[in-house]
Amino acid sequence: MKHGDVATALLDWYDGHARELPWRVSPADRAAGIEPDPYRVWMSEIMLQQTTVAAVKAYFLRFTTLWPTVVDLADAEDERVMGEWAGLGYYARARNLLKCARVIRDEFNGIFPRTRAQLQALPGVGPYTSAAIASIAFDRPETVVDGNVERVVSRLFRVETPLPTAKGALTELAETLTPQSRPGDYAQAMMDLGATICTPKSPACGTCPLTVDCAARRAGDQSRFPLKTPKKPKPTRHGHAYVGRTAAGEWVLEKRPEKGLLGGMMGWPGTEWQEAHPPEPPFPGNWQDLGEVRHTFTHFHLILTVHAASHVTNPPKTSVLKGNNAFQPSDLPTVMRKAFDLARSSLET
DNA sequence: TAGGCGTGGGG
DNA sequence: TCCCCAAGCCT
Repeated sequence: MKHGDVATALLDWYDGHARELPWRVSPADRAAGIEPDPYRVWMSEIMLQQTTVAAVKAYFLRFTTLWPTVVDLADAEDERVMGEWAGLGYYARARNLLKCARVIRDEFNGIFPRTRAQLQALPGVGPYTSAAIASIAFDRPETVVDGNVERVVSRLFRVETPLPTAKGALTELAETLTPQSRPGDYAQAMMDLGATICTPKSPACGTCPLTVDCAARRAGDQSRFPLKTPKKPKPTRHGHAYVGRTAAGEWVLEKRPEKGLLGGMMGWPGTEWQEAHPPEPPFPGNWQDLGEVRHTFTHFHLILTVHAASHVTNPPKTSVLKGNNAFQPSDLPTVMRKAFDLARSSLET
């Protein structure tokens, strides 16, 4: 295989098939000299970590409208940003987003650094994201390796080693393909190819610009790749949540600890999520058992029994009481919003 | 280094 | 219904 031909074929394909995305400068615009805004590239890459394009679009537009520059974001209040992130998942990303914005403001004069090493030193920016920003925003010849690239390269070279062991080898193979010309467009082309043609199941090899280069396609077993080591089964945990209001109509919430699951987000008081489930209400009230909510996290299934009370007394001092005006269900992580949705009919006035 | 860390959509 | 997974990072 002539590696230079792969990059050329992929870039030619990208010029005619690039997806239009809110954070993207099209290949035509880039050829005309328009450069991407590093802030928007960074924002999109953080949001896209382990998250689908469809889910990210609305959040990206909302964030960049509310905070058009990195300094605007750095000046925002933590709770406001966490509330806007609610529903997108992986909340450590939002905490690191704010940390990073403040580093850029305070240590870099509001200007994103351009080298991969400097970028990777920023909070929430790892090997993939640093390469993505360096290549896409600054057109530096860095090699991005995400799930798409792993799949494309493992098929091109028919790599028999399973992931995650194969990560290093796949990275080296990917580096041999990265061109010196148009590396930013090339990185985005690889990910578009993986997202639209070289998909996990039934890839569209008939319309792929790299078919003649693809070893797996030649062998006819492209759907076997990438190989993956089997995953461990997810345990099921149980818990109880208590959606209560005071006589004055205030919702009794709590702010979760900064670290760990749903860190820094608002939620309902309740038990630990474990095997044991002795349902002792955290404070007095006319509690009613409303049934179950089911939710699956990355590493466990949760069955949450939801209780509601319209008149609670003596909520703990650590509670956060919010009147109807201040309480926004959209600020809650999804599992907490599910509990609210189950309780709302019996609690709204 | 392997496990923790969300969510919603598709097959 | 269930499993897979989607532009990973941190510890």
